[in-house]
Amino acid sequence: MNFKGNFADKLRNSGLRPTKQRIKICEALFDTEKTFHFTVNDLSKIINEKSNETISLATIYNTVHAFNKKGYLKEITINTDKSYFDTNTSHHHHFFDDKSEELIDLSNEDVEKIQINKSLPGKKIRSIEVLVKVENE
Amino acid sequence: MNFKGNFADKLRNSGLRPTKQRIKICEALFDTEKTFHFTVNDLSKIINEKSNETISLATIYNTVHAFNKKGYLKEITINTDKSYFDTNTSHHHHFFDDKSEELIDLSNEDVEKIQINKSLPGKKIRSIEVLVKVENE
DNA sequence: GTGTGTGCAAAAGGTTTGCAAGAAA
DNA sequence: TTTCTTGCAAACCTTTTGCACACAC
Repeated sequence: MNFKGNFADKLRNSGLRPTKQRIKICEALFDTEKTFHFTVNDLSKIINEKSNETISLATIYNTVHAFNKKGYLKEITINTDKSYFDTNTSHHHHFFDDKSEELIDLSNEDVEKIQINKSLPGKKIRSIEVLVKVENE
Repeated sequence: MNFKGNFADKLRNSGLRPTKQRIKICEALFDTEKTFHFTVNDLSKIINEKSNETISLATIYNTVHAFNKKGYLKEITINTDKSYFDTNTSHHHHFFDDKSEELIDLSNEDVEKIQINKSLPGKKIRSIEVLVKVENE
């Protein structure tokens, strides 16, 4: 899903009403060249610091979850105290530095094909996620 | 580190005073054939439900963190609302079913060697963790 | 005795919820 | 006018903290 351009239509087509708040959140998330990682709190700051029409935290949570469910955002699998989301929804992996909480993309092409030689009866694989933990040399 | 047997000595040798509470926690964690996954809250229930000498949550948190730091436990990398620990500290991976919150071991041998064709300047790799997300067929 | 460890209650931090008011369809 | 969305405050849950008391050495 290319999210640039007419956010109102895109939202409507996804079954989400294009409210002022949602469009503003879309702009913050998708109106940029680069993809990025964020927490809900980060996003709230980005949006509310440079505006006097603030959006409540609850609404940002709502919207981020809605976008995540629709696949416009992806939650990143790391165990920190908060949830990180990624505007890059393509299949890729991450480097993570615990200490600095730095999170860096690792493209799928930079990881040699992963072969899992075990299967679970009655279950199928939905995704394989690699987290490369790094530290300063 | 083989943790079975004389917990008091093992603790002392690690620089941890062998208190009644810590020994009890050791028994709950390491006095079993199988390794297992747990949250601090799980562990608290396991220990306190079948005993009238309960151990406070704070102490369990303390001890689990101490054991984790010493390498007797390993924290599992998944993004849920709580932290999961593993009494299996060998290098291995996991299957995870979001829906049921089931967490199943995936031995290192069952994953073909992972090759990362990218490096970060000034950083070195500490570990590579694979999480295979599964769902019902 | 000294230095650690424990336990309680309170606090913190992220996230969710209930509900009344508001906006989109 | 019906349904969805917002925003606030309160609630929730996991985790951390401060501090007095207790225990290991």
